[in-house]
Amino acid sequence: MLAAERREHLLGLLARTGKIVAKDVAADLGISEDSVRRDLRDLAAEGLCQRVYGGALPASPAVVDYDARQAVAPDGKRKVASVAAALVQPGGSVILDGGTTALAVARALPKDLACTVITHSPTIATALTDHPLAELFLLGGRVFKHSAVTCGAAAVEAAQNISADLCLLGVTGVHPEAGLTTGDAEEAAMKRALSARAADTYILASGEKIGTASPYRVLPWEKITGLITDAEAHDTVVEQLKTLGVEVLAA
Amino acid sequence: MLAAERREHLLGLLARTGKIVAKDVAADLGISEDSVRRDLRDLAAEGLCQRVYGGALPASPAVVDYDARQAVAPDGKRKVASVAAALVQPGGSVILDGGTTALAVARALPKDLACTVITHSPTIATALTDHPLAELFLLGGRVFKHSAVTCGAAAVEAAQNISADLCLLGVTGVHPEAGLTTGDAEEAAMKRALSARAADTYILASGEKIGTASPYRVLPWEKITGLITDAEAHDTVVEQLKTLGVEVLAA
DNA sequence: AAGATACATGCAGAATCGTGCAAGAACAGG
DNA sequence: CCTGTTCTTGCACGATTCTGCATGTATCTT
Repeated sequence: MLAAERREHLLGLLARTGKIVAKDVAADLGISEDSVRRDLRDLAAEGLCQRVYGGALPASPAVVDYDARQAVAPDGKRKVASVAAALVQPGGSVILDGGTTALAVARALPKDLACTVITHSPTIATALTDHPLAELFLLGGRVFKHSAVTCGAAAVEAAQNISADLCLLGVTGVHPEAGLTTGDAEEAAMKRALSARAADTYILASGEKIGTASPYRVLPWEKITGLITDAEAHDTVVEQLKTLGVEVLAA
Repeated sequence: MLAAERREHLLGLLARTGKIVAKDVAADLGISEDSVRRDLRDLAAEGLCQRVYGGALPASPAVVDYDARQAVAPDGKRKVASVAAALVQPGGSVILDGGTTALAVARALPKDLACTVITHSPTIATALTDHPLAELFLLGGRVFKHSAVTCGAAAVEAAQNISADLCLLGVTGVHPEAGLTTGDAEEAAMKRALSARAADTYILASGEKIGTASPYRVLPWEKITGLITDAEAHDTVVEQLKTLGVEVLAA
């Protein structure tokens, strides 16, 4: 029994039965109560459940399965996503790029936040379908399968007809000299088109992207408003970026 | 044991059992744990699984069980879908509507069929992302959440720029007098726009839709090429439709 | 108030991880 | 056919993480 698996099990149990009794679970799974308690403590710290004497209860009946899904994103991406989601103002509009980090942002949007989300990713559109308040606009075009977003002339043209307060872009490389880069020329062009339609552009860059570069440049540093990353604030690359005048939001 | 083969094995195991324990796999395959760990690290970097202490879990449990649920599409829908998928010619183009039956069609498209699929459903676009040969075009617009498709002026306009050999439409009601109907006016308009862009239009109608009607009319009988259904060939309603000149393909 | 139960914390042993390294296989070029 | 290069694989080692137990404390029950 993997530790992570155990946590999933606990969340599942919580969602299904609405409560967890530490003693019973320990007996069922054949592990010590200490482990169960430790897990519950961790989950409670992440806001995924409410710790009570003897076990745990759902954090808030409505948000459990939403948060449970969010728990599947790697920690770094989740942190970045949660900071990014906080940039979206009530009633505001956001252009959301494709990719796993952007998907995490979509999932991190509070259920009580009324906003407009514009995206070229069918995956993100699907994920936001069950958001109660978000207005959704999908940019059509030819679907690039390897990244599951629409690109190309039609998509860029579609982007010309919209505008937004904020644009959240994913990239595959963040490098002081190379700038913001990605692995496909079409995608890079699409990202530029999206960025151009928003007042502010922030880059979503989980730690592993920092200091790396890919073949195609998306944007130079001057064109973006800031960078959201979970990399150490004193990482050498991050320091370099700051001296370039890039606003770095730590996740 | 080839490296690629090993990776396949890991993914298969993950899909079947829902988890991977590095130690066990290493023992089973007679290779070092290091190799397994390396593979898992790579797979995780590609987003194909989630690395956890001791092994790995599916990338997104939520997606997995979503797919599992979809896989168990009711028998009727699957039959209808398979007949519909057979109408798509190699090298041809098809406009695919949204809805669960259309999704089943997408899944039923042979992996070795090269064709162009045009859709206004992000769900279907996502489902076809892993189809090796299908060219995919997504019609953008405002996303109607309750049915997860794009509708409205922008979507209709986007539809004007495409055309196809075949259009496969889902509806909620198939009635001899009321015609083909659905529950939303915007959706009905969108379906009309799609149908107008294809040489032939077939209706996907699993048995339970036959003989029922919804508020908004999509198309009159004259405008469609045929109806695909799993209802009994001698069903009274089906007989009536035939006398109206509707071509009925039995699934 | 007293006993029982659950809890947090510290600790030690065990399991797992990442990294560097070297041996071997696969491969390209001469 | 030989040689240098690259890639893969398994091993060693230090670092990290996990787990169960012991201990003292907090909370519940009667």
